[in-house]
Amino acid sequence: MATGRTHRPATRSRGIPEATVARLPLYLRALTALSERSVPTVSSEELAAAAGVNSAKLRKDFSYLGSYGTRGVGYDVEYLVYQISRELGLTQDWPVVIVGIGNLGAALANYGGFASRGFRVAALIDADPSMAGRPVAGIPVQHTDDLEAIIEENGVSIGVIATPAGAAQQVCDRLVAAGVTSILNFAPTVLSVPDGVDVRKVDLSIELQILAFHEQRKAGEEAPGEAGGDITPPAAPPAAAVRRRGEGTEQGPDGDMPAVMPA
Amino acid sequence: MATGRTHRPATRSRGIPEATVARLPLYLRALTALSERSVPTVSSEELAAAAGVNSAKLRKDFSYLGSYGTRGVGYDVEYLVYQISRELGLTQDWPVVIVGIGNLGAALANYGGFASRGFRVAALIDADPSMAGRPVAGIPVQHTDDLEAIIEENGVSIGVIATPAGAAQQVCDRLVAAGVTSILNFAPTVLSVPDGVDVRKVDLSIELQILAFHEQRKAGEEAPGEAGGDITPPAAPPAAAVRRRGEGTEQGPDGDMPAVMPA
DNA sequence: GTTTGTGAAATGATTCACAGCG
DNA sequence: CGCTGTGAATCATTTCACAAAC
Repeated sequence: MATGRTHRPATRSRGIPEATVARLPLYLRALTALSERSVPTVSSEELAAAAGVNSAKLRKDFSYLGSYGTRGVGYDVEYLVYQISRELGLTQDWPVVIVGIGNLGAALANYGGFASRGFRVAALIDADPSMAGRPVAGIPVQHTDDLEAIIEENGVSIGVIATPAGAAQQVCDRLVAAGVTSILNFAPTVLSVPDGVDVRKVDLSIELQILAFHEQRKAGEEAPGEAGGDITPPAAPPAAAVRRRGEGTEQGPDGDMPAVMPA
Repeated sequence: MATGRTHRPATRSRGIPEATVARLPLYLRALTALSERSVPTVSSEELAAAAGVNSAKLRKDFSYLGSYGTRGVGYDVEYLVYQISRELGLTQDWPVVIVGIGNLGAALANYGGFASRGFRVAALIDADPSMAGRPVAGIPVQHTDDLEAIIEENGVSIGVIATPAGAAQQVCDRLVAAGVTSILNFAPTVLSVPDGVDVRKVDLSIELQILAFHEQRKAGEEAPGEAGGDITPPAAPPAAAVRRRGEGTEQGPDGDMPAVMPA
């Protein structure tokens, strides 16, 4: 998932699969809810349902962490909350900075889900001098000029980039130079970072595009909600003819694909 | 990635792998940038670099769409933009509604990346009556009471949920009942939906947690930035002893894991 | 010569199914 | 009994490496 470099099996790694790591927060959320309702134990079946996965996967995931369940009974909720939190590093306090306090940055600053896990918004940073000092979510915005000092003073190793795309790489470079080694990128750009720095990206429009793909499939080939497509004009094909894979055998049912674009 | 149900190979499917679909928007973004700079062709190598993947993967991905390149030359940028857009369904106009106009909802409404692809924010909906009529991103907010009518009038099939967690399932149910078949969920809850409805989720705190996991690994076992962990008290272990997988052979270097929790 | 397109191999993730433990 | 933990089987994805096309 890291954007730029190779990314060894999992940063040195004792070997928890990435796919499992990505689900641990899900389990943790479900467990926290159970914990609040004072439920003492859960079966893999129940917990899996609450987390939206199937129970075999959940059990296999937990097996990478160790044997924390009791056969015939299930898992001790409190204990598992602790184990997963520890595995994810949430028993520590992680100061984060958010750079770019526009709509999205402000939303992030206000987002309750951070504080409730081990994250603390240590600073908000924006390039606009007129924002400096203005409080957002109770935290005064600071100017980009002080970025390096802020990182250092607060011992920040995780940075969130919520700037426009154009500024993202530059901000990223400064964060990295100042010592940040994990970046959550909301700007729609590919960031390049040196080895050892992790980048995860959240791209709102990408998620919608994936939905649109599936939506289109569902709809067969009818118009979705509004006027049919006249958006991009077909564009000239290259010299070569356009083929399709899979000769005569086993082809999809719907006869879409107009074979060759009209020049 | 859909949250609730089984999800056949890929909704009826002519067979583009999910992993490939998830990368198409990335390629599209890179191609759009090239197009704006009037670059006529790209090699798989160049495009892969711009999209942050490796070239073998990119070529394999494109091979699922058809043969759109020219050997010895590369890909025609405009043509490929069109083909990918079409494959993703972006040559159509997709009206979307955003429900929950808090900080995040407002950020989404203002997000430029939607309109530039085939998405159009058809309506903003919020449960707070005092927001009704107030324009956000130039679009007047409407009240939840009218949700069904709005969906129907606009032929909306994609909904974005940006409400608090507690309201999400209820909003989801109403969206689905009104005809929405794709949902992008920003609320930190597992939504359950009937078969045939796709859900994708974006959870800001989950991404941070995954970063924290890797960050912890990098740091060895030193304190990260601030005070060390005294957050969750260890919690009682269940009856059983705690094992670890992998007997004597091949074990990770760092001797963490205090074997058994102090009761 | 260059660069695509793709079988085949390698790796990774999920699911099955059941032995073993409480 | 019920439920976990996990090898083995299956399925998906990535990578390799090279023949075919320009």
